[in-house]
Amino acid sequence: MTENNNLEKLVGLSKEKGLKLTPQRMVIFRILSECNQHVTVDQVYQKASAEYPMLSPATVYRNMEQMVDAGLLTRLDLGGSSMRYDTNLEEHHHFVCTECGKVSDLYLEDIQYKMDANRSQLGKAKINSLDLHLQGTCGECV
Amino acid sequence: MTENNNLEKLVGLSKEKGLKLTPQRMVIFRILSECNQHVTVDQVYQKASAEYPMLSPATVYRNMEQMVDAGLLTRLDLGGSSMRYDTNLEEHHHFVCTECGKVSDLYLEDIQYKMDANRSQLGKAKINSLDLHLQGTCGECV
DNA sequence: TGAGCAAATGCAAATGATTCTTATCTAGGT
DNA sequence: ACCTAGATAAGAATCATTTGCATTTGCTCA
Ligand SMILES: [Mn+2]
Ligand SMILES: [Mn+2]
Ligand SMILES: [Zn+2]
Ligand SMILES: [Zn+2]
Repeated sequence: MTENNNLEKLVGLSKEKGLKLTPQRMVIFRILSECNQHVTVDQVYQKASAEYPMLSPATVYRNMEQMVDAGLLTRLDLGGSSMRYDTNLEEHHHFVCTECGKVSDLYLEDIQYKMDANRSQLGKAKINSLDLHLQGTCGECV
Repeated sequence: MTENNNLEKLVGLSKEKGLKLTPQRMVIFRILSECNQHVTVDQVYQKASAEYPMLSPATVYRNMEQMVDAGLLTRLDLGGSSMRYDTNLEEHHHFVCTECGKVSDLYLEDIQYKMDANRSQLGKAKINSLDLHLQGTCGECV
């Protein structure tokens, strides 16, 4: 299944990056490959510590950051109180439901182009990242 | 001048909203009408406490939030460590320079329209706020 | 004008996410 | 089996923001 592939991919990539395969890292990897995308550190920590009680939150924080550095995850600032991490590495944007908190992916191919048209306002500034914060009520919460 | 107009407007509106004209509130109003937009609470607190030394940070936090509730300010989450507050109430977006931290306003009239075209992905979800998060290097930092 | 009351304030302690410190441990190579 | 760089647990530290509470103060109305 997809989960196993994801897990194997994570293990493989982490080996490449020189990350040691510690049991706590394995638990985190597995949780990530089973979880939905857009998790918070705390969500991962809760699940992981259930099966590995002596796990420290700092370890999860550290591991998630390392994975971002290694390119296995993307860090998302969706405006909430805590950061989220995305296993979907494709270029995309997000919609956050203010009722239930659900995060939906959005693929907006022409936003970049649209921006270019308005770039004049920025003079010689160079845009490095463009990301859209959409909030509202999702289909189930309407 | 513009500053005085802004100050008068703030005083007038706050009266309408039933906010008492305390000296600390007056200082905060004046600072806001003189400062550039996109200030942090701390920036306001620094300036304000210079002329009103017994001022408490909590008071500034509370006042800024009240002004947001009263529609005199907009709260901006620009991704930095602290919130920013905008005295510009027009619909607009922001570009943040990652070098110097400068925040520039951007007016993108057709983003909304462009979004509508892509709304299909969201099903019956209702978008309440759309805001664009742009980062890069500003004209002076290139 | 002044009493009364809700609103506002200052202070300090609480919060919550994240990071840092430090002593201890261990995975993986030799 | 042994060594060592890297990893961990535990908890202290940080930092922005919020909150509880005792006290003060604008403002309204008699
Ligand atoms: Mn995503
Ligand atoms: Mn602005
Ligand atoms: Zn929802
Ligand atoms: Zn700059």
